[in-house]
Amino acid sequence: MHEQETCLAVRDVLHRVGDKWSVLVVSMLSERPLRFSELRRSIEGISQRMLTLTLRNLERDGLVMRTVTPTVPPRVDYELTALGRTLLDPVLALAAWAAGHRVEIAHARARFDRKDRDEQTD
Amino acid sequence: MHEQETCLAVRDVLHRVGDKWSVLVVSMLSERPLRFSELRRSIEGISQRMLTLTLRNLERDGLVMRTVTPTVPPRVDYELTALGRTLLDPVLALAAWAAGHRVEIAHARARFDRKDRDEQTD
DNA sequence: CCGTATCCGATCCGATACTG
DNA sequence: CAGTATCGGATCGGATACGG
Repeated sequence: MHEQETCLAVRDVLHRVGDKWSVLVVSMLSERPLRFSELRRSIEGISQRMLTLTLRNLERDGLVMRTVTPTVPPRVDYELTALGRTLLDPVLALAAWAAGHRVEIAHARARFDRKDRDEQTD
Repeated sequence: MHEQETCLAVRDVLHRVGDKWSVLVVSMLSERPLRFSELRRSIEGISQRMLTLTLRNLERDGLVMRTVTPTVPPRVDYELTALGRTLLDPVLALAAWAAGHRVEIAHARARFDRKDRDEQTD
């Protein structure tokens, strides 16, 4: 597991998964293909720029397929590839872990920050 | 799954998991508790600063426990908490996915970049 | 409708130097 | 040995404006 090449590949994927919007986009596309504007509307707070960049990166990694219909106005659909769908399982497992432990984590943070402040006031 | 609070908690955890060293540190601690200097030596390329920050964040989230033995020179041990150990399963699943698909991803990237370049040269 | 370009602040992370 | 402080480059991501 800790050989150079594999380790870098793992870090790479974790880094993509850790960025602000990727997982949210993938999870939106997990139900059905969506147009650019549908994604934009369904993801609260994402900017046009970041949606474009996120989709481009996912497409580059082979996780998302982009289909242009050259009508006027243009129409662009995005959907998960087979590879993209295989990512769903492990990512959702991690998301479930996060959801299941968020209260515990919040408490740990509160404890830590409180102790931190108390040590300042010595 | 997409209610505000849960969604932010998930993003938060993914962001931690996506940072450069956290998962590596957790995976090192999964075998046995380690001293600061042991971690430093066993993780190729990490700086003292980043090891400290990474451990501090993991401790704050309740994933790692820090134990100081006030000898001279001081000795500080780190180990996974019960919560930290529960994180291992989903993270290793994701790492396994990354390891298992790294070739496929590399090919997707090569294809994408090639196509990209070709379209520039029109 | 979809995408690109530019600017700009925020954050990440490495290098280095210094303390108990 | 373990940790902190400071600096500077690289990258991230939001706002805005513009183009096909």
